[in-house]
Amino acid sequence: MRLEREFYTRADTLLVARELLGKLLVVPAAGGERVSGRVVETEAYLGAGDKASHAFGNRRTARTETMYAVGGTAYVYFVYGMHHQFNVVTGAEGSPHAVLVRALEPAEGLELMRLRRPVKDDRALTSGPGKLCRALGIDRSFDGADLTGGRLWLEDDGARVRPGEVASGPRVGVAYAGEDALRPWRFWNKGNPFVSRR
DNA sequence: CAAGTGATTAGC
DNA sequence: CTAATCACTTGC
Repeated sequence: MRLEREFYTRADTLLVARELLGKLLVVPAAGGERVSGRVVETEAYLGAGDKASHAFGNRRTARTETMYAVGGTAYVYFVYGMHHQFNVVTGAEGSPHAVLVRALEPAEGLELMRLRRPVKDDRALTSGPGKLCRALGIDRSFDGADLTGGRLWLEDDGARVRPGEVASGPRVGVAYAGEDALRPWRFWNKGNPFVSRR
């Protein structure tokens, strides 16, 4: 079942980041074929008060504008000249919180993923934020897309992640964020081989 | 370990 | 306008 607006608009972004683990991210291919992966790693970005967030201090620019949209909107941006990053906007409209999806366990459409990302080992297919965007075909044309609409979405297929299987720790690549760099706002499935390596 | 790549941003 | 930076990946 597709996640609905109410899942995303809750005020507790850390809770949404944890509950996103185990959900299926689905991006249908041009032919309609389902290409999907199960979320195994996320990071929460807590808006205006979070030094690591693009929206720190309520910064509003052309890029960050999407973060101010209502929960359940896709925030996709481009970094390092070659990689896209897929985020889920959370909370109410005007509150720039978001959750970065850092890694997936491939579920459907593996052949297409291997075509888009020729790697020796399937573990390298979606085990990183840039990798999974490439494998699922997510680019900036998805920025601002409605996750309760039709181009891409997250769904609950009944799989459950027990609290004991969830680990948390500092976020990756945010050393510039001072004391916020140490906050344990990264969540992952303990022992899952598709979690990005560090 | 460092290069690569180009959008984005802050600072003139 | 210019220069620095960047929520990364890959290959040496």
